[in-house]
Amino acid sequence: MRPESRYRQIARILRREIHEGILPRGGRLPSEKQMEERFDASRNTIRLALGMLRNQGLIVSRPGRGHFVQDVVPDTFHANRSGSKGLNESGMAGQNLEELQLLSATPDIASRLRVPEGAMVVVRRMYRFSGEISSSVSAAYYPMDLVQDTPLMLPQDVESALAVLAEYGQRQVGFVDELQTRMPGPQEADQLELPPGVPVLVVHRTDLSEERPIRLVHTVYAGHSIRYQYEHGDMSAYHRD
Amino acid sequence: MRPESRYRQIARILRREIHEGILPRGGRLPSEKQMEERFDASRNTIRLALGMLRNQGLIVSRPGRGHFVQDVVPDTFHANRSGSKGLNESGMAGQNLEELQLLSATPDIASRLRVPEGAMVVVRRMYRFSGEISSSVSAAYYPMDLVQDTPLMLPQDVESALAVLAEYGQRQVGFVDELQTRMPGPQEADQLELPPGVPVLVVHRTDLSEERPIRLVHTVYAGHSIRYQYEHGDMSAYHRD
DNA sequence: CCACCCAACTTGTACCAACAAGATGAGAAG
DNA sequence: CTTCTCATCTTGTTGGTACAAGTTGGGTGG
Repeated sequence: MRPESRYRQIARILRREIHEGILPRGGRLPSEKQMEERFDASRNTIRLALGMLRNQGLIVSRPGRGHFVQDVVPDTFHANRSGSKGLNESGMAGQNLEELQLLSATPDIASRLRVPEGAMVVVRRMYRFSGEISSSVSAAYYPMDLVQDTPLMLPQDVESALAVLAEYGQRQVGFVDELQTRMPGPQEADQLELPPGVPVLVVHRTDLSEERPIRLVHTVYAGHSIRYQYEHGDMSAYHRD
Repeated sequence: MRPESRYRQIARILRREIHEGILPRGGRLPSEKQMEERFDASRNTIRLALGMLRNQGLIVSRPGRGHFVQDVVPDTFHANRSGSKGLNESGMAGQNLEELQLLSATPDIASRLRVPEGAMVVVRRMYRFSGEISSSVSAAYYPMDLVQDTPLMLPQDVESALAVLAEYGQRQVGFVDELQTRMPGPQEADQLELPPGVPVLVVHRTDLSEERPIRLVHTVYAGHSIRYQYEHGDMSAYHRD
């Protein structure tokens, strides 16, 4: 049995102090130099410990300022209330169309939309924000033949894309969600302004009419600011107070 | 505009080689000494780059062996097929009862089960594995008054807990799932044998009868080995081939 | 032929030094 | 009083060294 390494000990101690509230959320940790003395370890070792906590999403580090206890409370996303909207609370929420694009379906997109590989699809990229921070980026893929001659071909926001599709004869009657989690790539970390140690929640939603898939939405959420909620069956006992 | 730091450059180069398949999945990276020469950087800098990739879940490191490209393909969990089972494929899957315990409800558990804070609840902890690796750990919480005098009070596996509850008058008619992602704590990383850089998917499922919540299941999945799938509404267009 | 040991490789931990760069507040200058 | 500068504190980056510990394969000795 080998002893726990020094930096892991230090990380464990700090982790405990965070969980117990000795170091309050949003509060600043002692500087690295102060910790050198407190733990009688070199700065490198201290930084190894802090790096662990950072990669566990417990602290964020700001150059020149210090290390701070992470302090983000997640919003709840209600997956099966009202097809398009969802984020609640926290004023200043909204979403914007970022870009409209045409491309030919990759194997993954094609299989989900049930169109031939290489078929043309319309992509509408958007980002959603709540308050200051953007909380998700998403892309919606439509089979070209469905959206031809609809407002969805125009580079402007639409009230409800599903309502538009319904007007043109394809009403959404169900969906399949596929959820996955992983660490963000550098590009995603940048877009979502994610500090190290925060994973992303990836959601693939396939919207369906009675006949066929009509839309694929690929959304990447910042993991520390989202709770995804699903309801199934008879919920009366839950919402009763 | 400040230049990209050396170790980030190196990480970016290696990341690209991994994504392009130049470094195949499961394959071994050059040793740190070799990379020192290739990138003309100190071992410290190389290790910073490798640490980044490790914390992004792209590589795993084995002392004495080397650094390897991560190679795990996720299973799909079908959330609303058959109440209890779910994991498919990959032979040797199963689950075992780990521990049975009585405790008084914490505020969080109490509010989800709609019981008074401090009320007694029965906890059944279990782990699920597929093949060699354990893929999730979970704990099911039952209000004490529901499971008294049922097999769920006994420390042995039961075929279907929901079937037992139905026998005793509380049939499940719906559920609420709440999904969340975060980095694992050290204890979770240990139980699930998670390498650094792999987040967990946390699912709180509240099962409901027509009258009240009858069970709360808290499950922690290894993020790199799980896809959570959810279906809603009319799915015929999706399963039609 | 087999078992053991050890040299040589690997990554992990820990230390030191130095400089860069972001942030802040005190104090000088207007 | 207001504004600017700068000393000083902070974290970030990069270099170095040394030793510990896990792994492997070859060679030695039985």
